[in-house]
Amino acid sequence: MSPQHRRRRIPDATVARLPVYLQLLNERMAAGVTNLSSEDIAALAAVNAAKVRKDLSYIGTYGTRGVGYDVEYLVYQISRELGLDHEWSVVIVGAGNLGQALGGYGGFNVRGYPVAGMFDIDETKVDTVVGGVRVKHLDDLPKVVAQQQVSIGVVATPAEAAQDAADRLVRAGVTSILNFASVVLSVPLGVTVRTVDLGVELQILSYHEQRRVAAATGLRPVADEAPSGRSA
Amino acid sequence: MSPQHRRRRIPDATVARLPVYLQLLNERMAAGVTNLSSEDIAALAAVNAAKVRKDLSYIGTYGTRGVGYDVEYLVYQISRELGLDHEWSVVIVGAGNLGQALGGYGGFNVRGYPVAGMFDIDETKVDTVVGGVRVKHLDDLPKVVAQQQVSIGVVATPAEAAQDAADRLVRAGVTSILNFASVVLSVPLGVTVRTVDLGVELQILSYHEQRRVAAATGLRPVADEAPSGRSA
DNA sequence: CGACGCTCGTGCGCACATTCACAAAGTCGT
DNA sequence: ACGACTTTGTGAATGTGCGCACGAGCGTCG
Ligand SMILES: NC(=O)c1ccc[n+]([C@@H]2O[C@H](COP(=O)([O-])OP(=O)(O)OC[C@H]3O[C@@H](n4cnc5c(N)ncnc54)[C@H](O)[C@@H]3O)[C@@H](O)[C@H]2O)c1
Ligand SMILES: NC(=O)c1ccc[n+]([C@@H]2O[C@H](COP(=O)([O-])OP(=O)(O)OC[C@H]3O[C@@H](n4cnc5c(N)ncnc54)[C@H](O)[C@@H]3O)[C@@H](O)[C@H]2O)c1
Repeated sequence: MSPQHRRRRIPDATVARLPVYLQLLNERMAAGVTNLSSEDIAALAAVNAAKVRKDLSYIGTYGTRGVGYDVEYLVYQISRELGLDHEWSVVIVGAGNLGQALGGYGGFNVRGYPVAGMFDIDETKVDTVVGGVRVKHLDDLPKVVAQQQVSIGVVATPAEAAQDAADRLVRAGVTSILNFASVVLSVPLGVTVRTVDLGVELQILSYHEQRRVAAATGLRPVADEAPSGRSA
Repeated sequence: MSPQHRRRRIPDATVARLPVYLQLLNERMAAGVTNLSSEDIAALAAVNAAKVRKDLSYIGTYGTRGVGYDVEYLVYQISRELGLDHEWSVVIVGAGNLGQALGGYGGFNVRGYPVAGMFDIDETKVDTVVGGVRVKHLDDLPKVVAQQQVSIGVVATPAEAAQDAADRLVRAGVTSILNFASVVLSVPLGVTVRTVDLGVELQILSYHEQRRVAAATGLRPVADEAPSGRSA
């Protein structure tokens, strides 16, 4: 493909860690810390220091040898790289149990993802107010997405309705979807989907629990550790 | 019980996909399907067919050449491998916005993770009933964990309290933690932590959105697609 | 009952990710 | 101004995961 000036592509694994660094840098900054070494950051993020340096090197060389990284500047650079220099409006589809928790969750606004609208098909849910946002009928989705320039949609419907919800979001113009339903969504190329499935998470945990039990039962001298989540 | 089957270590990437296969196999089984090829499963899971076969090969050779996989048998085998042949009680720490949504969520019981207790420090939350479970004071955590053989804990407290909650869970004997707070938890070796951070997910999405915008602006000849979540 | 077609299981090479290890580049004290 | 010390940035080594491609086995049909 295009050889040279192709914008340094940041590896997926790194993209997934940058928000974690950002979070903890913000936290330290709030605590008055102005400088941190890769070693410090690594300790806080429970990862290898070399990994931290390599990750940060993808977005530029903002460290100072012998000193470390200026926290404020680094926060700025990571934020910019993640596209946090402006707000991204989101819409939430499904105003049930989870949808209401999400709508009432302050974190969206704080982090720069204002909730532009919540949608449901259940008439009893429509026009209720959740977290200061009035629930609208799903049919109003296209209008809101267009008017408010929404590019991120959250799917919080039952699994059976999730694909329909995703289809509507895509049709309305949304190009990123955060899906909480236990289904694999099918979307056209060019649309990014991330699924957060509680059941999957629990099953991954119970897999490890099960191994642990098997090991303890003395069947095998298993000794490995630190799987997918973080340990320390 | 555990078969004499020499238990190889299953790659993390595979462990993370098995629950997805399981979910969709259950769904197809409910629809009356008795047999599926790796190609079929791959289409449903939006992954490569060879990957499906390799994943399944880690848990045994349960397919039939020329035919495919018997859905029911495969469901049984995956379930066994994930430790779903018995129930895993969970406790939820933090009965706020999210904790209540989780407590009221039927999915826990359905999937074999009965909620053995919900805990909070806020006296106004204690003794309220969420999803049929009475919220108890955090001080009662050790007793419940011990009595009900709980090995999985869910952290749904504010970020500031999450480390404390994790410490208490670990001290009580919990060895797997599902963390919803935006912090990197520090736990002793031998304890598995998985963090689900809404902010991280949104930031990963906005990173991709941002690239997309940059690409559209014609500044860079970016052409790649299908990042970390699933597309199709 | 043998040939054929289908699909599994897996060896192999490639790409991506992680970690090590060290020169380069800075700071700090004298 | 210089040497001792610290910490970055990155090549190279190692580890992990992915997907092609193909042999092996099973079922079917003539
Ligand atoms: N509640 C939780 O704590 C929790 C946790 C993890 C995952 N989830 C998942 O999140 C999803 C929602 O869970 P919930 O507990 O909020 O369920 P819920 O039944 O309480 O809410 C679902 C809402 O979606 C609405 N809905 C149904 N079909 C729709 C459609 N086609 N378009 C728009 N809205 C529609 C319903 O009217 C309802 O208000 C489920 O897939 C569930 O598995 C929930
Ligand atoms: N609400 C959401 O939709 C949502 C979504 C994603 C992530 N989260 C995260 O989940 C966590 C909880 O969010 P929330 O909206 O439920 O907050 P919340 O404030 O509604 O609830 C927090 C609860 O934790 C309790 N608590 C505080 N300190 C505690 C302690 N030391 N031990 C036990 N309980 C304690 C509080 O009394 C309160 O009931 C936060 O970290 C948040 O970032 C929430």
